[in-house]
Amino acid sequence: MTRARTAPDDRTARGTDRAPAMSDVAQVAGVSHQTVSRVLNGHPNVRPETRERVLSAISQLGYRRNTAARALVTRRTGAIGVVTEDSPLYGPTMTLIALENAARGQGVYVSVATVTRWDVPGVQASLEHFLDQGVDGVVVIASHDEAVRAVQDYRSRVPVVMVGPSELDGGVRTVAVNQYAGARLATRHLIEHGHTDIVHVSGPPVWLDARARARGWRDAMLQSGLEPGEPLAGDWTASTGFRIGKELIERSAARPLPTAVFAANDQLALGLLHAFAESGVSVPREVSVVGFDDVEGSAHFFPPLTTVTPDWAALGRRCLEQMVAALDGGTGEPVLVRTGLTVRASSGPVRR
Amino acid sequence: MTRARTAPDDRTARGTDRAPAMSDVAQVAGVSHQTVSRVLNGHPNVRPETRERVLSAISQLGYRRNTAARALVTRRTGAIGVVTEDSPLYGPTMTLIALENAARGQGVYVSVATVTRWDVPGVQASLEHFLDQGVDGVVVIASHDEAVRAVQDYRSRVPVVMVGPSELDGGVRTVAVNQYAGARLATRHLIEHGHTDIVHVSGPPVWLDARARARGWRDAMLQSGLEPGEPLAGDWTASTGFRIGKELIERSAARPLPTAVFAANDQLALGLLHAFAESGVSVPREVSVVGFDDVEGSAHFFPPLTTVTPDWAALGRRCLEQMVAALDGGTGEPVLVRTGLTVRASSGPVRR
DNA sequence: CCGTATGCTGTGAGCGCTCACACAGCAGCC
DNA sequence: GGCTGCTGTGTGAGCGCTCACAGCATACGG
Repeated sequence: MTRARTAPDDRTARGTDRAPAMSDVAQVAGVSHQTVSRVLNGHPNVRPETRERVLSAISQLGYRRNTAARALVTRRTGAIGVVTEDSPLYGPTMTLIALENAARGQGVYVSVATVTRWDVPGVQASLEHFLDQGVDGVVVIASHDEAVRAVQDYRSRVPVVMVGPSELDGGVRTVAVNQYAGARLATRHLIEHGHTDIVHVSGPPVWLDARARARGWRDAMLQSGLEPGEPLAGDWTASTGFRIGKELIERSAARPLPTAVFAANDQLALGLLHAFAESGVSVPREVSVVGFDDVEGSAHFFPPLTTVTPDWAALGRRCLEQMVAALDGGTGEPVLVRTGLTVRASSGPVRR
Repeated sequence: MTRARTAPDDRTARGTDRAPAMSDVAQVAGVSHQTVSRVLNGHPNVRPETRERVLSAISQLGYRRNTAARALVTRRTGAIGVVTEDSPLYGPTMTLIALENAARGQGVYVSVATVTRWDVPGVQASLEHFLDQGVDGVVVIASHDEAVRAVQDYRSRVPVVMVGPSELDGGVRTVAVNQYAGARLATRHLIEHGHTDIVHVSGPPVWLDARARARGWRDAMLQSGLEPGEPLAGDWTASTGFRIGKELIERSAARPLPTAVFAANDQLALGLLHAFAESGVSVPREVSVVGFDDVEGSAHFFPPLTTVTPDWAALGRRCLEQMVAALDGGTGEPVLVRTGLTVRASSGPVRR
C-alpha cells in the first residue's frame, strides 16, 4: 500500500510518506481538485460553506501547495534573485535585509548570490545562476562600473533592477540612495561651521557611489566659492583611511593640515580618526571629520562620528516596488532615496 | 502559430516567446527527450557522438533546464533556506556569505528570510515560509534560547541545521564556533600578561554564545586560581559597552578599575574604549580591553582592538557540509569551528 | 414555457521533466 | 542456434498544479 507509484484509480491510497496533494484535500472535502484550487487562489465563485469544508480539510491534512507544480504551469516561481558583494559592507547588507522584509510581506521568495569581484564574468555567472534557478527577476546591489556594464550587456528573459546607479539606459531599472545630495549635505555642514579647507577622501573611482559623493562635495565647495582641489582616492577600508590620515600629517610641514576631512564612508573615517588620535591631532579641535553610511558603532568611534545617514530600509522597500512593477510589466522611473546627516562630536567649528 | 496551447503533434511549433524545452533540444539533435535528459544528468550510457550532438543543440537553442518541472518529479528543489537576524550583526552576515559561497559551489540555491525577534512565532513563521517555498532544508543562524526552542518544537519534513548551539537534542544538527575555547584563549592571554582583576562584559544571557563565552572566561580564571566574580550583563551593542564603561569608572572610587576587561563582542569593546577615552583612562596602560568577533575596522579602533577571531568562512562551509549530509540522510556529529586570537594594541602587561 | 444569464462545480489536458521499462543490436559462450 | 549480458536508445506514464471549457443548477425576462 505504500508503493511509490500508484495506479490512477488508487490515488488516494498514496504512501503516508508523501505530502498530501490537492486531490487528497479534494477527497476529504468531498469536492473536486479544481474547487480546492479556487479556494486557494481566492476565486470568488465558491459557496462559503464549500470554502469552509475545503479550508478545514486543508488544515486537517496539513496541506501545503506544491510550488514546483504551480511554477510549472504558471511560469512564475515567485522568487527573485539578489546579487550582492561577498564582503559585509554595511549598505548592501542593510539593503538586502530591507528588501527581504518587503519581499516576504508580498509573498516573494528571495534567493541570494554573492560576487567576489565585480567583473563582467563574475556578475554574469551570478545572473546565469539565477536564470538556471528560474527566478522571476534579479536585483543587483552594486554601483560598480563593471557590474553596470555586465548587467547592461546581458540580455535576460527576466527583469533586472540595479541598486546603486541613479539611472541607466537599456531598460535596466534603478534604485539608489541620493549620494550626491548626501555629500553636499555633509560638505555644507562643514562650510557652515566656517571650514574652507575641506579635503575629500573618496572611495574607489570605479564605484559610481564614490564618484557621486565626490561630485556632491565638489559642487558644494564651488557653490560657496571655495576651491575643492583634487580628492584623495581611497577604497572603502579603514586601513586606507589610516594611511591617508598619516600622509596628511606627514606632509603638514609643507602643506598645513586641512581643517576638515569629508570621508566617502565610515570605514575611511574610522581609519582617519585612528591616524589623528595616534599622532595627537585633536578631532574636532584641529580637524573635523565627517563620514558616510552611519554604520553600527559609529556613535562610539573616538570621537563619535558625524556622518551621512541613508535610509537603507527605504532603499530596500523601493527596490522591491521597482521589481514588482517590472514583473507586472509596468514602466519604472528611476528612484532616489533621501539621506540625512547625523551630527556627532567629530565635527565642529574651525578653531584656528 | 503562436497559440499558447499546441496539439501534441505540433509541439515543435511552440511560440517563439516560450523558452525551449527538452523536446525542442531532442528534435534539433535528432534524439529522444530521454537521451537529452541522460546527457544533462551525466548518465554514462550515451555514445560520445550523440552527447556532442545534444550539447551543441543545447547551446544552439540556449536551452536551460526547467527547475520547476525537475523539482516536481524529483521532489528536490535544490534550494535551502537560511534564517538569520534582520540586523547586520557581523558573525551571522559572514556566516551567510560563506554558506552561500559553499552552496553555489555545489549547485545549491540559497533563499533567505530574516527574523526581527528570536521568539517562537517569529522563527516558526520563517520555517513555514521556507516550507511553503519547498526548500530541501533549512539553516537557522541563531544561538538564542528561544530560537532553539522554536526549532526543536517544530516538526518539519525537511532537515534543519542550527548555526550557533554546540549541540542539540531532537535530531537537529549543529555547527558552531568554539566560543568557549575562544573566550578561554582571550582570558588566558590577559592572565599571561599578569592581569588578575579581569572583568567580563557579557552578551545577553538568553544567547548561548554569550553564556559559552562567559563560561570560557570563568573557567580560565578559576584554572589560574583567580576569582572571576559576576560578569556584567550587556547586550551586543556599543551603547551598552559605553554605559558599562562609564559605570566602571564612576564606581572606581569604591572599587578600583579592573586592570582588564574581556568584552563578549567587538561592539561592546568599542563602547568601552569610547568610555575610557572620554574619561581619560588610558588603554592599555590603565586597562586592557579584549573583544570577540574581529569585525571590520577593529584594527582601527582607538586603540586597535585585541580580539578573538572566529573562522567564519569555515563555519559557513561546515554548515553546508552538515546540510548536504542531512539531505543525503546521513548522520551528523556536531561541528565545532576553531577560533584564533588577534593581538593588537588594546591589551598589554599590567602597569600598576 | 422557453431562452438566456449567472453562480457554482467538475472534467480533462498539459506544463517539462524523470523514472521504469521495453527493445534493438551486438558480443560472448556453451 | 539459442541463451545470457551489456550498451545505447526510445516510449509512456505521471509528478501536482492551473487553465479552458463543459455542465448543471437556479434566476429572470419575455
